[in-house]
Amino acid sequence: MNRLEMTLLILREIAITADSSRRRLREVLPEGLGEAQFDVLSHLTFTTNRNETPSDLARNFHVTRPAMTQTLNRLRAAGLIELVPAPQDGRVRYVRLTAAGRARHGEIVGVLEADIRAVSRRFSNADLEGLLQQARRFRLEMEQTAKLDTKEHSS
Amino acid sequence: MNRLEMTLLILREIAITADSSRRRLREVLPEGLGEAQFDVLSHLTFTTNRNETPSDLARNFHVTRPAMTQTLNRLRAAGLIELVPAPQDGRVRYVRLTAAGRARHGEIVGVLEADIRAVSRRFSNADLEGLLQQARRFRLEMEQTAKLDTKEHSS
DNA sequence: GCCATATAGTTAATTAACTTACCTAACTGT
DNA sequence: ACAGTTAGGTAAGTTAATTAACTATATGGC
Repeated sequence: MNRLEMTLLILREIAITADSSRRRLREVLPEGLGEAQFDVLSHLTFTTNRNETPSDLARNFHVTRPAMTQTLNRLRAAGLIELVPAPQDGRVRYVRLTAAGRARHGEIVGVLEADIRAVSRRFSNADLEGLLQQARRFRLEMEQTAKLDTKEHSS
Repeated sequence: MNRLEMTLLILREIAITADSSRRRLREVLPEGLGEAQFDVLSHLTFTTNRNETPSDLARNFHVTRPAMTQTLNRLRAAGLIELVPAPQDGRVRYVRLTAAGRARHGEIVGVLEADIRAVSRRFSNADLEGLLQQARRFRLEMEQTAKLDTKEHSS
């Protein structure tokens, strides 16, 4: 088996795993909270930057600004985030988690934690460290390649 | 960093990588051919079983049968697959790639191959083997856990 | 042989999460 | 001061899913 074939198989495993965890998330999400919204909630929970704008989030998630507008609208309608005006720049709004948003995220993560813990128990500390390191390296190389492609595309 | 945290980070890397490769696929797909359709095309290309039914495919991809009907309809409208009646059972149809379907898939994979090769070049043979093995193991443990959850759910 | 039930496939309506095209308001550099 | 850029949003359309309900065929027990 050559390197190309192995890389293809790695990508397949990654796709299946991502899909599987996505499916599990969907089972757990409460009525009215979509995946995209949960992703933003997670990001806001784990991010220390209090001054992220809708545009920042759109870039971060690789979606267009209207897509992020829609996601944020739903989160705001549910009372899980709020948009506060930026003092220096009249165009900009900062996205802030509300207490309800933080709580809601915590509930969902609480349910998922049991599953993740069950998986983690099957692996040694060293195996997890190795997999994390290699997976991260693989991801970075992918993104690097994608970046080159994008530049080619724009030329 | 404990095992739970590492597992979370691994899942994050996997999600980002899958998303990244998905995005690249979308760039490459020709007008009128969607992701779901490409996935089915790939499956049919790499599968030796000539007698797969729409239901089989729906199960395999973890989607409902109507979802698969829609995907197959589009592929059939594009002339990339055909549905042939099963001789023994008047209800079932077998899904078959057409020559055009095989060709179309080949073109797309041809474009993607350059990218995958670029990534694969950054890794040693041993690293790829290690990553593949660990990623597969991780996936299998995930699916096992998901299966247990499903059983709990149905009780 | 006949019926209850299950299975394969489909149709119709709805939804989430995107996209592109376009618009307005506000900032910025020369 | 005004041309161009940036932040944000609206409108309309697409893809890939879902659930509910329907038709047609097969099958197992009596």
